[in-house]
Amino acid sequence: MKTRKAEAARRLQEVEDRFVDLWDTMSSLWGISPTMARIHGVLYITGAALSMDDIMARLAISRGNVSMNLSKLVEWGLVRRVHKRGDRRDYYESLSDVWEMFTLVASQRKRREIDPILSTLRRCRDELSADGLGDEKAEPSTQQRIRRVNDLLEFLTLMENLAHRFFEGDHGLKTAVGLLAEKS
Amino acid sequence: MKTRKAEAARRLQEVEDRFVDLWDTMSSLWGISPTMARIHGVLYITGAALSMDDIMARLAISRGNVSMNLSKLVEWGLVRRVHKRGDRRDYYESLSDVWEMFTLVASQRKRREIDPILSTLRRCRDELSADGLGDEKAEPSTQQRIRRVNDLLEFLTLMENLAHRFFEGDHGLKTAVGLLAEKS
DNA sequence: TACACCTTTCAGGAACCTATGAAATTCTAG
DNA sequence: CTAGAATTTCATAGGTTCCTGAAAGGTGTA
Repeated sequence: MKTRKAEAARRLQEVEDRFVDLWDTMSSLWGISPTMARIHGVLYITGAALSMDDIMARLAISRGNVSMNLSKLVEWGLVRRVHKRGDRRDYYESLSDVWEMFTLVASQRKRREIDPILSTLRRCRDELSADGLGDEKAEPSTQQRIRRVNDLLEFLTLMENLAHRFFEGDHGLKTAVGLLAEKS
Repeated sequence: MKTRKAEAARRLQEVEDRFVDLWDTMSSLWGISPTMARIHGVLYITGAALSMDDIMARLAISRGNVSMNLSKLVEWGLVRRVHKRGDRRDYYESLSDVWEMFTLVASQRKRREIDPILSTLRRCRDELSADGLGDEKAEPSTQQRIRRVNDLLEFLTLMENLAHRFFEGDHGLKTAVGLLAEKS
């Protein structure tokens, strides 16, 4: 009986390890660092509040590393600090709702990475237009550049609208996307 | 007159430079390397077929670097090799349709990065379920893990359906997304 | 206040990724 | 077939990011 339980635990751990590796793999997709992802992976899959030492042991990484990455995770809002009565250590637990995690990460990346891109792109367009129009009906090559920048802007603006529904419209997206996906 | 033209050209180049930098910035978002993105940026914004030497000069990067990254761009399908009569050099030009570029990159990333993730995730689920059911009605902790893996799978599957409409449904996505965005 | 226990910070080093430039290869014209 | 031009490959250098472990910083208890 004991051996069967031990065996089960071992296999559970194996699956967990694979899951954490998966999280690691996904990290580049989500734009967070691999170790940060691994830590979050452990917290998500176990569904428990773990201490720094738990995580250090589980992933075999240093204290400093865990500390840094945990604080980043808390900053992102993916992980919460929790306390246990009579224990001075901090414990950490992950959000459980996948949609919430997704929108959190995506909206922050949008703000940090996409919004600045859009504004420089708009500046490009404006300067090109100004130059182009000022200069004897614009050289054909300038016209072409203006067209290309506009195409790109049009595309990104569309994407932005879509993103807006995702991140701002309190889960209106969830249904919208669900409908869209099911209709196929 | 000459100076005005020269002045205009200078300014055009400035805007182009900013555009190329922008492409560079976006590269992490699209999952391609920065230099690859810069090269593609030049090709896209100029809209012309350029030789390797043109690109080397424009971006001040080495021949080998240009060669490697151009061949990757051709592999991705973002850039086409073209020939000019009476010129032994190869010339390269970018796709012009933003949607086409987007779907090209996205569908390839999906195939390379997301599909493998989905299949390992499914393996995780199956193994967890097998273990969980085998073991006297499953420990609560195992049940929780199964639930979490399933939540994630559900989410990703939804996303996959959505992606399917994007990449396989010959531009059906374009209208779908357009509608979705405008409706807001 | 001093101690014990955690957590955070940070300099140094390891690992990883990318660019260079010269050598090797391929290609074309004569 | 050869010469010369164009391209590709690849070992090495250079740069960047990431991790570690030790020291410093907080916080609650005696």
